[in-house]
Amino acid sequence: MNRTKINILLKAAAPDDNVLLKGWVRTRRDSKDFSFMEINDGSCLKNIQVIADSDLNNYEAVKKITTGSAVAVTGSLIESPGRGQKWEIKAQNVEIISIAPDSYPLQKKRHTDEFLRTIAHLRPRTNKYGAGFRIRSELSFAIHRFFKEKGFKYIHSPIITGSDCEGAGELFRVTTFDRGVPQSQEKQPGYTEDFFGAETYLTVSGQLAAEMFALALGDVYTFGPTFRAENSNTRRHVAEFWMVEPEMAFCDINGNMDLGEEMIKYLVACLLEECPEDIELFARFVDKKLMAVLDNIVKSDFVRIDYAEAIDILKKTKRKFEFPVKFGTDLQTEHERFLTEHYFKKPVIVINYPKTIKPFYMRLNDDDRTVAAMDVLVPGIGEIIGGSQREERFDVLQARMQATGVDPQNYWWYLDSRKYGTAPHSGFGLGFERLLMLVTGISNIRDVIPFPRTPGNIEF
RNA sequence: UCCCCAGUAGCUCAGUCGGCAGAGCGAGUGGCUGUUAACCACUAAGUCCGCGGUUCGAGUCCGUGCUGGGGAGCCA
Repeated sequence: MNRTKINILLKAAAPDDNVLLKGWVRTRRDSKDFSFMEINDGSCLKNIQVIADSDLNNYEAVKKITTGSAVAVTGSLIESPGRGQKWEIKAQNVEIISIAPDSYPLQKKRHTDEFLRTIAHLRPRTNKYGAGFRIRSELSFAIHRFFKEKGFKYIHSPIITGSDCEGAGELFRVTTFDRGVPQSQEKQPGYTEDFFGAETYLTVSGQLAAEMFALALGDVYTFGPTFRAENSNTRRHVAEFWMVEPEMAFCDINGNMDLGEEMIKYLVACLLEECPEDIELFARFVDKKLMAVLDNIVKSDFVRIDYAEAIDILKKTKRKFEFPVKFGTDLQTEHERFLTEHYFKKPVIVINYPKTIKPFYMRLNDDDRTVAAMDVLVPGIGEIIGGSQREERFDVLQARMQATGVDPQNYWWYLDSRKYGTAPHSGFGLGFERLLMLVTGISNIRDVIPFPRTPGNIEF
């Protein structure tokens, strides 16, 4: 007999006198002539209650089953006479697969996130983290579904790279040398003797690769791991995270904003539809305002304003900011959050930033002082999407590279795309973990990634 | 990297003015019970984060290091 997963059992329409379930014991309570066991197999948030009668031939062993133990139960799915659940299992046989010793760290009570981080290998067995990682899985598939429905092609951009892409953040070096790159007498790095014969890093973005493929396949996206060696220590940063990066040919900044807004709404609506129980756990125990936030995202139109307008709003408000507001400086976290959380109280897309604070590949506007950049800001998180229309004009791009200290020779292949059949195109990057934080209300990014990598932390 | 806060039983925490190390939960044992993070009783469980200092005496005060959290910067 094949095992039936608990999410299927709990959705049963009728009793079934012959089922097999396998899972882990969340709690066990003894009664006079039988024992109650709550079993969870990870297929859904809910446990199923098993009644183990004292006439089971191994009842003495069953009474020693502990929290965390693995069991296989054959029996009947019957309507529960007790309150609190519709269905339960009357066991005919309880096979004890393994007993968890009393050192099992997960107790039948709430633990702090900080403690659970120290047992990251066990935390998916808790309700909250199980729900979080089921949502992570659903959200991944929803992203692929969204792009597939819109006719995008999925591109696997390289993880090992020879270019530092947009010069975003510190890079992790990749080498086969035992102790890093050897230095010769003249202090010249010996990269030529290394595996690739050149300096090599872990990627910080798949954007440049995606651009090349957008100019061939039309609409494409990447969805994969990226790496930053920044010594960032905040609840919003990790060294290894996943990014979604769509790139569209023949698309300007407006089409880019449309896609970003449509995508976020689609993904939130999907989760509300497909993971209502898991989302509800977060709405009840993690963030009381979660449902209102998600509802707001799905129903309201995102505000679209110019960077210059944003600066005006920030200057006019009575609110005091730690950092001064003036045209030409980037918006600080406090500014972004003021705009989206207090002023507009919904997602905001800010466009047309000064060129001086944005990278070379963003398209120069006609005013010659701003670029067609866009940031999507959401309540609670701040910036969740950063993107732009790309500079498709060869001469302008080359000039912008030189102006920002990027050597065009290192990007000859990127410039080639502007030489041969160049066309307007746009794209953006969305931090997958930040999106997860938004939809779950989880406030620390380390809690939405299975084994988070942060400075000084690589235990698991 | 900078600023602020914290570190006491397996977990969550209290510990007053510097004077015998505590509670709840969890665990173990026993009892009771169609129970719902059950309930009742008993038992075990401590490098008070490390190092140094002040003091007759330090969980408590001082210095320093480490770890964790929050905020900032960098960014997604």
